[in-house]
Amino acid sequence: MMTTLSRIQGTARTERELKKATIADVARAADVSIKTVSRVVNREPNVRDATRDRVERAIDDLNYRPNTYARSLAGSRSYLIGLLYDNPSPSYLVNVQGGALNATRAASYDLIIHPCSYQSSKLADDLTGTIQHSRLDGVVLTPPLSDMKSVAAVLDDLGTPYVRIAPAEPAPVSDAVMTNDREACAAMTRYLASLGHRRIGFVVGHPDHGAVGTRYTGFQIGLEDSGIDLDEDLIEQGYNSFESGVEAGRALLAKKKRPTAIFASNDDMAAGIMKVAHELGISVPGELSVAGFDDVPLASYVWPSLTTIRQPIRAMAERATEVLLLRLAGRSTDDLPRVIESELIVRDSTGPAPTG
Amino acid sequence: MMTTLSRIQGTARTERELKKATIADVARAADVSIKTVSRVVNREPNVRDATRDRVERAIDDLNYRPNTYARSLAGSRSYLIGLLYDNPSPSYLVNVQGGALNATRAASYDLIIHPCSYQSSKLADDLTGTIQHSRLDGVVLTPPLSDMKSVAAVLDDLGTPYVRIAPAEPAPVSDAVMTNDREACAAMTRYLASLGHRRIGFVVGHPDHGAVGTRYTGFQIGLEDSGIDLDEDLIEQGYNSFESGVEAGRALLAKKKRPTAIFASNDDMAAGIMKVAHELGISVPGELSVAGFDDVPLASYVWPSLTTIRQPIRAMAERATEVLLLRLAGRSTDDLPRVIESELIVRDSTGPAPTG
DNA sequence: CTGAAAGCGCTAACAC
DNA sequence: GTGTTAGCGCTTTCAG
Repeated sequence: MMTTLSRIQGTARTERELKKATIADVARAADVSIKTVSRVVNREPNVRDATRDRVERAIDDLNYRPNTYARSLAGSRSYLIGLLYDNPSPSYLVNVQGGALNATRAASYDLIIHPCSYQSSKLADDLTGTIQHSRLDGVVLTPPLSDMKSVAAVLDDLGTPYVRIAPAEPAPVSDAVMTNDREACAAMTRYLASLGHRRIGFVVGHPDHGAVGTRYTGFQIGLEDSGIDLDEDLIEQGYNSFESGVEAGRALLAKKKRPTAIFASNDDMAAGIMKVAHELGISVPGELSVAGFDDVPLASYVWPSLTTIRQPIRAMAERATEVLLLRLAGRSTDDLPRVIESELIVRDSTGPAPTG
Repeated sequence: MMTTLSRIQGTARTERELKKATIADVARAADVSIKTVSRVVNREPNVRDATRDRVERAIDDLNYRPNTYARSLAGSRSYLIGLLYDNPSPSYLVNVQGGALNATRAASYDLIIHPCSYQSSKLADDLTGTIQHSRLDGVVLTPPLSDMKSVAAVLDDLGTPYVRIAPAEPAPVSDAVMTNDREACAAMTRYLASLGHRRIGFVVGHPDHGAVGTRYTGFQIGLEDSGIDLDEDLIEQGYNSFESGVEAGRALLAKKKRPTAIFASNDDMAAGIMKVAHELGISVPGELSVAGFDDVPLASYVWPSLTTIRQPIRAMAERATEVLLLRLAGRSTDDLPRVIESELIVRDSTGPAPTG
């Protein structure tokens, strides 16, 4: 029945639109000049209310939609925002895209997604090419791109406005939206300590992902808050991947005096550690507590489900894109907070430290 | 040093391009008319080789890039392909996007991603609006959209060419790219039977995802091939989500005579079943073998790692987009195969049927 | 094989 | 407040 309905609607619409309405058609129908229509469409001031109403009615009647290409050609804008990323985590990506799309849709902008390789020697050319080809009005940068000076340099040279998501440190020149990783990690660490854990292992994230350094710092603060000395022997370098979590887990769990809890800088690595624990017959959380960061879907799917920190990626991406759009429109962005808080999620992978 | 390099390049380029080269600049430099430049750019015939060379050199020298908007305005095309989806699986999405992007990039097209709600009553208007707003030249449909007659109707009315990924059945009118789900599922079923399993449970996928029906059919064929009667008591309806897998798992594992193996129509549901097994203290694969479909990253991350079927989503999406692009260019697509095969991946979640 | 001219639909100055 | 007039950079006729 839906089929029938939409077919009928579709047909009716097609007849009216076969020749799509242009600004001239609207002007004629409303008995004004095209410039006035343009003013109404672009929400410019200096149009009498009565006139505006008349134009809007004509727009509705004719189902008029401004032609983006004519607009881009005549004006300076393309109504296109680029989302640049090199992030292998599907759920991260989907959330970033979702947030960015929320913002672009609201502003009638389109989003161009551009995966790229941050280690490529041709990155600069790649970005330049994309931005020029698609005439992007602005771009949103995600980690690790948001930490790269070379990327910022390209954008600055091109004069392309950009906003960064979760850079290691707030930029002096450009805008950035972040979360409170440090505090959240300190809180997680204190939570583990409150369960009686003293030997807490930590898996550092990928060194190229700046915000990750912040997480390690947060861990250190949490230890200090809990009166625990940092034991460097319990720190492993990871690379954000599940596999690197497996490796870190093997190293940590092979220690003569192994940790009773391990906090990994992201969920994928935490999942790797849990898998090693299972293989070694170490019960979680009975003998080992495990915690992650991000709250990706995987965190709920593994057994036992993972205690983690929910990072508001989607909201951060939406906010970042809003800020960019507002800046493009020449409007103030001062009342939009740049920090969106992460949240501790306690599930089943953490428990009291084993006694003895 | 990368920073320095790109800054230098960027600066050098900026000076040349501050005023971007237009087709007229190229024409002047090559001492031909703009029409000839246009012919070269668009690979039209009827240009003398010498002339073509001269124009191409001028294009290089000036680093000329056709302005997409002028092109779209003057011509009929937008050089934009839409990717329509309503699929909650991040890894599915990322693969589809990656495949589509491979194809669009190669053809200098841009990709517009458009998540939408297939159950929305305003879906038709949503799609119409998007296609008209962005002037999409064509769209790629993923499940469950690829199975919806109402969606096809909208596109037909709009005259927008489209290609479908993994529809339940090959369309009569439109193109589609598929995999051999049925055969792959039959093979998986035979594999389980070959391990000695006789009581094999099956979790059917979401009824709105047509290809899923095919998977159930494949399971039935596999049973028949192995001389096992279908036991409807061991069939549960799932909805593709992890949670629905948990429910199906609870139902199946609560049976007085529970199955010794369960084959789920996708990995997320299989992971749900494994989690239930863990909670119930049922060892996998010792007492229960579990198999999935898709080979999402999760399949490797759970413990024990999941036996599954690798679906070539990325390749399918790339192929589908290629077909669409070729059709837009008016070229033949006959030599591009429409079926890309799935592959059985045996991991640790399946083993010999328990004896007795 | 190549070129000249006429728009595509809109925005941006300026008029009035 | 509102209208006029040029283009934006390209593709498309249609001539040669």
